[in-house]
Amino acid sequence: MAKRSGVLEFAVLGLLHESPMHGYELRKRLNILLGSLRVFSYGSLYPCLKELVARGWLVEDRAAEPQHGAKAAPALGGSAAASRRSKIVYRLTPEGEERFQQLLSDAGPSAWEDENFGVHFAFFGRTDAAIRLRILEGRRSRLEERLDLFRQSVTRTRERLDRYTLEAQRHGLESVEREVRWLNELIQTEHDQQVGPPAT
Amino acid sequence: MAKRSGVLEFAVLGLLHESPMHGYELRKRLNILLGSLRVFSYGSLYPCLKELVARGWLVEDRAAEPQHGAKAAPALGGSAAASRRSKIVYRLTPEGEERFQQLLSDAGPSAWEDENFGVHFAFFGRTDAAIRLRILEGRRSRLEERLDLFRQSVTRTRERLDRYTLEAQRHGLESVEREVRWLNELIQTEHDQQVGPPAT
DNA sequence: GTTAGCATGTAAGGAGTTACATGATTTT
DNA sequence: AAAATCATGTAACTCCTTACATGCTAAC
Repeated sequence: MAKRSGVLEFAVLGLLHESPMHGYELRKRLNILLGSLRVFSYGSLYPCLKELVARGWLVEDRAAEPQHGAKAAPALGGSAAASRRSKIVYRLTPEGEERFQQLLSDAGPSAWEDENFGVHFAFFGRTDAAIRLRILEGRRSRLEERLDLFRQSVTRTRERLDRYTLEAQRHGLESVEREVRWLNELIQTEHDQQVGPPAT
Repeated sequence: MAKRSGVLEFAVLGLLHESPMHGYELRKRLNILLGSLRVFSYGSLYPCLKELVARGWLVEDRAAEPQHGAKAAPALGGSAAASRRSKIVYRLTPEGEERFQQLLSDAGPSAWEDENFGVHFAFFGRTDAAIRLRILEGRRSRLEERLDLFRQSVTRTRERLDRYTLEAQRHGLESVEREVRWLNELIQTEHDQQVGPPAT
């Protein structure tokens, strides 16, 4: 039964919201979408798909037609080369669509945690502007809290800690600072767009 | 039973290798050591400690003495303020020490995977120079592979992909490139030290 | 005398991975 | 006809989290 909430579910709904797909292809697109943030194996994808079907958010199209002589359209691997064999194509139901919209509109704390921020961001193109802003700002505060904690612990523990531990901390700190600057730029851009993009 | 291998075990052994400690303090030091890479809860720490004891790598010192009027040495929270109450102090056995050395000398692929690299690096101060170099170089190749895959998928999928997906990919790519540069510096430093630190 | 922080634990479960098992189709 | 790659799946297991339960002690 396993809840299967979280990243994988969201990402699957989002990709199928673009267009129906079968599992194998879905996995590849998933790993492009989340670019190295996360790599999912089939062992988690297929059970997840089954459960999303069980919940009524997806339906399976078992295209059982081109089984014997289906060399008709090799179609050079482009975007619409989908009809090759009896594979299971999944697509969103209206309930699935609704669920995806609901996930998109979630601007609660979980949306800016490490595990989830990436997926939410990946679907910002389909996210309401106000929600986008809240998530970006939430993420920024989250990182700033982390910076504070970090600096506290540095001033408290200094002295000991060898070269490498210090180096790791320095690099970690800079990574977080860098992400904060990135978020600042994104937030600025969002504001600029709210005021109005180059009219006239 | 649960194997409890991996990061937590390694980090616990390493910290207790420095000095004996009880669980609560261990967790704090753990979260400083791994600085935001990872936060462990008590729900994983205590069971882990128990299992390390069961394997003979740790022993518990149940200091059952200062129970009633032990206000003797408040000792201003410094490094040696350890004797407050009947808490369980864990320390490494010779077998635990051996196990830690074994983990330190592991320069196999798992040492440079995302999950493990951080801990290995944190203990570089007690790691053999040759091992350090192999791990750093392994990590760098790992990241370079990732960059290649990434660039391939970019040239293959271009066109579609909205602003935000592209932005996420760009930021991700830059993060990885930045880590590669960091590794290059570290590797350079290691080489310089092998040749000989500022003698005279 | 009550909150806040120190300190230790357990049960249930979530979110995945690994390794395995299978078979169709395309490429060489 | 062999090898590669596409495609789908399952069982067992890992490693960790959440929520709960408990009690001590220091500070206000």
